[in-house]
Order: sequence, then C-alpha cells, then structure tokens
Amino acid sequence: MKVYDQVVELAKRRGFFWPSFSIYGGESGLYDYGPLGVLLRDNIVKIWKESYLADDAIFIDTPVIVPATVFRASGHLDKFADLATECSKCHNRQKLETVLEASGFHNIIKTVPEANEFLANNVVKCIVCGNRITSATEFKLMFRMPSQGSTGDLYLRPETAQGIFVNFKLLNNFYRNRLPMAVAQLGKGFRNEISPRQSLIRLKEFSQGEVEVFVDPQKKFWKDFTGSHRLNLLPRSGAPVTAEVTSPEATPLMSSNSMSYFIDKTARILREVGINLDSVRFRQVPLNDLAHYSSDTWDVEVRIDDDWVEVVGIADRNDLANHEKSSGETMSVKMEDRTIMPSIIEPSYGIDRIFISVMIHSFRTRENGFKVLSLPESVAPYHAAVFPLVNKDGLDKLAESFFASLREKDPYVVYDQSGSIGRRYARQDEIGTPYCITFDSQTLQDSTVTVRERDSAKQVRFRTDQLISAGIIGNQAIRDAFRPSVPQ
RNA sequence: GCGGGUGUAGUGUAGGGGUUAUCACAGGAGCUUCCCAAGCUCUAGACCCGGGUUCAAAUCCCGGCAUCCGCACCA
Repeated sequence: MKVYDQVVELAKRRGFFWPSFSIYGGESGLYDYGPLGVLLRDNIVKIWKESYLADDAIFIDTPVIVPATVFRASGHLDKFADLATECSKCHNRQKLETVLEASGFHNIIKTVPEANEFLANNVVKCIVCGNRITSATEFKLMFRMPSQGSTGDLYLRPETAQGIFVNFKLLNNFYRNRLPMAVAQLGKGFRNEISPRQSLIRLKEFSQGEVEVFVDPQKKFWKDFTGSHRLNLLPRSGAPVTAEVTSPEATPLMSSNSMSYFIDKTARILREVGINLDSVRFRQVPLNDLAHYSSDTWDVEVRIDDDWVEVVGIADRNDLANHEKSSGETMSVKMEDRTIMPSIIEPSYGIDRIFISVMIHSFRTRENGFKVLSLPESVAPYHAAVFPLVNKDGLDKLAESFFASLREKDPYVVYDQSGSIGRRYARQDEIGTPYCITFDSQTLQDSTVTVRERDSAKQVRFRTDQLISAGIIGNQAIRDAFRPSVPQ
C-alpha cells in the first residue's frame, strides 16, 4: 500500500483533513483542514514566516478578488485561457495549438470565433482517431466573479504575487527605497483545475506563501553566503549534481546569487518542517515549459511514493515593466548612479503540498504495525500529552492539576485518561505528539513523572516543577535525556 | 473533460429484491489495570443523491455527484 494512501486514511481518521461539503456529496478539489491539520499547518507556516522575517522580508496581505486590468497587464488573462478542441467521435480533448501543429498549421489563434472560422475553412484532424475537428472551446483557468467591479470584470486571483507587484511603489517607499527588498504574502489562490486529484496535491483553492525579491537586474545579488546542504540538482542541460549550491560544481548552474540563495534557503525551510532532503530534487524547468512570465525557474519536487510532486517554484520573473506600461505608474527605482527596473526572484511555496509532504515524510510503521508520525517538535500539533497511569489513588487529580499549570506555560498540550496506557501512547504516536507525561505511584512519593519520547518509546523521569518551569519544547534537560533519538 | 472501476458506521470491510444489514478496529460510559492499541460489561454509529422498474430497492436499470486508475490538463 502506498504511503500516500496510508497518510490520507490516517488524516481522515484523526482529523488532519477531510473532503469538503461531504454531507452534500462533496465538491472536487476542495478540502477542509481538521482540528489537528489547522495546528500542523499553522506551525509549518510559522516556520516559513519567521524564516523570511529573519531574512528582513516585509509582509503584506491583499485581496483575493482582483480586477481584470491587473491580469491583463500580467498576461494571465491571455495565457490562462486555453483554446481546446474536443473530437466529436472519440471525445479526446486536446489543446487547439497541439492539434493545429499536428495537421501542419502554425497559425496563432486567440479567440473562439477565429478558431471556429479557421476550422471551417481548413481540414484539421483529431490526433487520436483522425476524425475532422470543426469547433473549438475555451477553457479558463481563472474563476471569474459573476458581478462586475468599477473597471470591469473581477477574477479570483490564480496567484498571490500580483498583489505585491501592484503595490511595489508603496512597499519600496515603506522600505525607504532600498534594494534588494523581499516582500512576502501568505494567502489563498484559485485555479479552475480540469481534474483536481490526490486530495491536497491539486486543489481549486489553495494556500500559497509567495515571496517577491526585488533585486538590481544587473547583478541579481541578495547576499553572500555558503550553501548549507548538499542538494540534488537537475539542471536543464547537463548531468545531475548533488552538491551545495555554492560548491564549484553547482555554482555554474545558478543564474544568479539570488537564485542560489533562495534555493538553499528553501532547502533549509523544508528540512526544518520535516521533509527529508534526500527525497527532494531541484529541477531546472526546460525553456519550453517555462511559465509566460518567467525566464528561469527551478521547481522543488518532493518524492511521494513513485511520483515527484512540485511543492515550491523559484522563478526569475519581470512583472514590474508590464505594470508600468499598463498603469502608467513608474516602477523603476533610482540608485546612486542610475535608474533601474528591478528584477524579481520569486520563491513560491505551495503550503498544502508542503503540508502533505511533511505528513508523508514523517509517517512510519512500527514493527507491531502501529503508526507513528515522527514530526519535528516544532510542527507537531501538540507538544505533549499528560496521563494518569490509572484513574485512582488521586493520580488523576494530581495529573489534572499539573496539566492545568503546564497549559498556562504552553497551550499546545492535551490531557487523556481514557483507555489503557498503551492505547493512549498509540493515539499520541499517530498524531505526532513528541512527548507523553505519565503520573504513576512513584509520583506520589517524589513528585517525578515519566516522560516518554515518541520515536524511541523510551522513558526518563523528571520532576514536575522542572517541567512546568522549563516547559516541554526547548527544555534542554529533555533534549539531553533523549538525544540522539530526538528528531532534528 | 473522456474511458474504465468503485461508492455500506470515524476507518477498513461482509452481504446482495423481503434480513433486526456482517465483522474488525477506532469512539463513549463503567469495571479492571503501575507502562505501550490487553480483558470484561454496557453504549452510540452506515447502505452517496435523485428518478425508474417492482407488491417490495441498500441490492436491478438510468441520471447526477464523489473517488480511484489510465488519457488529457497542471499556465
């Protein structure tokens, strides 16, 4: 059985995520985050956010509803609407462009009427069965709102990035006109996927963490650094390399200092949230597969069973010129010696895909068949669970009062007195709780409790007052007691 | 979107025109229990939706929706 299937089963059973609107039959491409999913996702986002904050990024939050003018300027309105054909005989659906080329035509056709006229006057055949194709349809990848705005159509944004670009002048003024400048936005994006599949991997509504790094186009320089991890790099031409991005082998593959810096930074973030870098590859997108806005892109792909899933894309793009032309607002920046139009390096994080990758990479099965989510402490929904070993001799009362105190220190804790002790450990293992604190008869004598570490199932006694004063996460005594079995 | 498969409790399943709809695990209450889903008692919980055929449909037929696999799509 695939790990993906086992994780989805666990996620539904334990409340990480569920298909949305299921009592009404469901709606494809939409998922709810359950009680534990919300906690896990927010912890992942927190690491992402703090990592960029630590790199001097500034944050913004812009609307999901966006006027068409923005997407006319960005090119999405043209490029996100595909003309398609469907064969009336075999029902195979193809891109119009593909079908035309196969029949020897290289015309550029932009509208449905144009296409229908062309198909009426020329013999274009279905690639699959050879039947003649006579009509085209348009497939829009953006959702258009039913009501109009003050300047025309309104769309749900297919990416959060444009909200940053259109605010570039305000942001750069806020940033006191310095470059380079990194601006980040966490938010929802919407794409009308033809066939959403695989739960969180292809959604119609998804969360993105996008960062737009504005740099001098001549140097595209962010900062000097040394690569932190050996990465699996697949350049668009030449042999794969496994090396630090600043190593002699990898440096020539990198188009700029900014590109290599944010590739390395992305690796550090993915590792911190619990993704195994051995199962990650950085693939430079072939030139003919690049998005309309990008001149160079590295996709960051995570291995899930036998597939590689794109979780992050780091693109070199140049949107400011389009908005300057379209809006008439000046987007260029005065440096000491010249005026420049900043280039943009954009690391774009697919939060939902990272979320399920974290679950998949953390999932393991013990020899007895029980399941464990070996999540890093920093992303686990709960940091600790508190149990009385048995519900008598006052142990339950004692444990409850300890729990109340611990919770004031750290709200990410849970109390459980139901079922056998083994069952309670197993419950916490499945949801990734790193520590279980158990009150037993010895507690009555010396105020110590056992702390059980999830991955090793080993137990060490601690004083209750020490746990309250030092907390659980970041408690050096706990780390020392279980090292090296503590993850990270 | 197309073709094919599948839809029964939280999860995984059995059954298949008239049943009290099977079983396991998970869940809740209690008993027991001093350390890893143990045991006992009690308990709650399901035939995806709509239409048709029929005296009778969870079961057969049609449509829809969801999901899985393949194709296409993933800017």
